[in-house]
Amino acid sequence: MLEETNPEALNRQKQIRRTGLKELPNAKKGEVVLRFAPNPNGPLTLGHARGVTINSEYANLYDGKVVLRFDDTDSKVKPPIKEAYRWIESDYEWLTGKKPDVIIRASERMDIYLEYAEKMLGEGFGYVCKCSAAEFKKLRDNSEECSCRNKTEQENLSDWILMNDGSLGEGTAVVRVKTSVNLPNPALRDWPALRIQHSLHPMVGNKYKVWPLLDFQSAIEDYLQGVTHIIRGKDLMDSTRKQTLLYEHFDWEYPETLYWGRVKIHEFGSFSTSGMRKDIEKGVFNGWDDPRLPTLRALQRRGFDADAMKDFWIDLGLTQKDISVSLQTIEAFNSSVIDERCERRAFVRDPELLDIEFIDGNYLSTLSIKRHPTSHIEGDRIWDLIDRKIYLEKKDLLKKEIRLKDFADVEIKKQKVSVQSYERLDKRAIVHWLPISMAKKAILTIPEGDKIVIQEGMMEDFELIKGSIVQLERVGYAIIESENNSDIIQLLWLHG
RNA sequence: GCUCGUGUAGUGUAGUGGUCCAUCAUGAAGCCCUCUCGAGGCUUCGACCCGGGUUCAAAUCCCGGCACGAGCACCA
Repeated sequence: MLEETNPEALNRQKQIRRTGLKELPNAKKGEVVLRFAPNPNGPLTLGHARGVTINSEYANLYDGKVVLRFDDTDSKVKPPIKEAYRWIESDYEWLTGKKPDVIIRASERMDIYLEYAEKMLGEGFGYVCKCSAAEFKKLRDNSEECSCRNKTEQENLSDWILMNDGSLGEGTAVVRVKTSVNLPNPALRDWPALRIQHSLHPMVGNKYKVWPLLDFQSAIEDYLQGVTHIIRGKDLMDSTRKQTLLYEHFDWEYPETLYWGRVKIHEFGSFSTSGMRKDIEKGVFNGWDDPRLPTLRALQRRGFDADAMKDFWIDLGLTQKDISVSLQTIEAFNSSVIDERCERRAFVRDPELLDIEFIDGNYLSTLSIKRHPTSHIEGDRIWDLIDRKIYLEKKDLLKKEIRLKDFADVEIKKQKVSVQSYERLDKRAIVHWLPISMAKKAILTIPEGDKIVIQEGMMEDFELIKGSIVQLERVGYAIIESENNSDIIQLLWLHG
């Protein structure tokens, strides 16, 4: 049957799994311009990481450019932080491994936006509206025009001057884009483009009295930068529609637009920069790099690898579904990247000191153990056994016969362990341990939700280099935070 | 309420009319290997929101439900 109707269906290839990002619609190699536009009111979070990764990856794929644009046109509700510009640039660079192709700040391009606003008023597709927000909402919800809508260009332009010279106070006037009050979607009806803000801006002070809103500023700037593809959250779908109406007025062509849905990480919930800022100010967290926080700098500090993060976001891809993923998934990506370059070290929590007794009174004075079990890293760790005292984890003492990893089968008797064989003779449990001469006190800090859990123990004192990630055998990965010859080793937990 | 969007295993994701009793990752369970509870290898578990329709054939197209999410700020 099938042979008659559709013969080629019979020898079609099995569909293969697409890897990497989907093709960008209407994209020509070498001509793609993308943008990533954060508000500089804090450093980048895991949520931003998606935008950074997807945009820069598409730029790579199409030999395109990424514009990093600081959307800092609100100094009141989400005031910019002066340092955040720098933070974001460095977070971006950490994650992508390179600088953005273009960096601009909306606040330094204000003259341009105001010029376009004036043009809009002069050409009659915008107007200065003096209704209160509440009044306008009421009119808009009933598809009614407000009386400001039919002012002449001259009247609008003179009101515009009053807005700009500071004669009109905050909240008394707003510039609207004329669309139509009959649009089915109320959000699009004569939407506000610029409003008055007299508050001080951290970068340009009180130079401007009128500031554009996101939809206006972003629309103008995307045009000016020649942005060909906008990739944004789907919560901004109405922005696309508003901006498209503005582009029609200016007779410009709107970029291709793609959307992603909302991402939550089980362990963190959603990412609110302003929320974190408050908590840091209140002292709930110690700073933007507090290991409990989902900021990129906190993740970087803990030892997450930028390439692993990138792999993770590309694997999630670009879908409009709202998703909630587990940190475990990111950790799995991270482990696969870092494992082969992490040396092993012993860390004995809840340590118990015991005497060790060798066979026939003979004893070994040193022991060589691989830095990495599959020799991704050459060389050995040398352990000194001369003192004949070792640390074991209390819970491992419950078993009576265990094997000290990389050393010997032993029997546990009260405060003593005695070697039965250096060869491995049976399948007894293998535990990690530490000779006293190699042990240094260590504190492992584990972020757990909103809390910090501290575990004390004895750490293998062998080439502990600040900033390096080690795998604590039978425990998990951690980063060394203390200086190289500290008396107490500070470890920060990464993951299992 | 209005407007918009999304529904594939526990969690993500591939797949846009046939070879799909549906891909891959992660997860869980188990096994092998390894002197780590790590790495590697293998096995198993587990999904097309529901109901109609179109068609020889539907995860895929159409209609209707339902569920979830977002926008309806002089925030971004």
